[in-house]
Amino acid sequence: MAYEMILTALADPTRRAIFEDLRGGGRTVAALAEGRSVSRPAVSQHLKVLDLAGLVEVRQEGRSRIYSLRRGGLAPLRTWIDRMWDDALTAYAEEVARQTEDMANAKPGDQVD
Amino acid sequence: MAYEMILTALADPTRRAIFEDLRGGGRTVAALAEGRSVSRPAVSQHLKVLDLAGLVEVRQEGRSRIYSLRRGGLAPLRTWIDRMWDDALTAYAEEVARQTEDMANAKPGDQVD
DNA sequence: ACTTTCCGTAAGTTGTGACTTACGGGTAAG
DNA sequence: CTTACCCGTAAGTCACAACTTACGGAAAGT
Repeated sequence: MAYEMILTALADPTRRAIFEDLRGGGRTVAALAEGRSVSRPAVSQHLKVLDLAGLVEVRQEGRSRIYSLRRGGLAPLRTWIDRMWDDALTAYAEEVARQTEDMANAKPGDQVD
Repeated sequence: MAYEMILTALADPTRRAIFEDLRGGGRTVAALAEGRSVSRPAVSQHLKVLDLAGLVEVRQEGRSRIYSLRRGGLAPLRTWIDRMWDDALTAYAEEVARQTEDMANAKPGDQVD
């Protein structure tokens, strides 16, 4: 239920750039918007999506809100990838098994490449 | 250059469902389309995107094309996640260091929570 | 040769989401 | 209290991508 939102959130280039900018540490919305080609409200909307996906967290500090990476935010995505990886290996092994089985059932002397 | 395409490819629910279906082993386009709520050409277009992202591979077999998961296709995404993970830890450690430094510079007896 | 099957692509439609500007609510400063 | 700053949200615009149907090519069957 969570990795879908993460994938959707990280698919957009602007949003991904914002996310990657936060590697440098917590930043304000204005700081994230400056130097970028989009308006500040756009950045605010992107941050909302990243927040709902559990990728960032907010900390109020005076009149400015500091956004920073949320620890373990990418964990659900990583788990999904690992499971896909394992299943892919299993599927591949089964396919090999099927092929060798076919070869065993084949009459000796049949053409093989 | 590669993980961006992977994220874009996996963001779409239909395309992700097709990708996950391939965990069971190689399938034809018609087999992937049946039971789904989209037409066969739509599935074909999705498979093209997945192919460009390096996530699947095709094997011609008679008049049907068998699509299957490409081994290591998710590797670039996993690498990117790991790097983000490490950078997040570094950023967090630096932030903690900054805070403890501030506390050391503060006058003894200052309010702390 | 004709038909059927399996598929990719072209062309056109439509919903969605990434933007914009406008506005209003808080908080610090004067 | 007024001003200035930082920010979220509402409303509206617009491009794009996810679909559809229609078509054509390529391989196998009759």
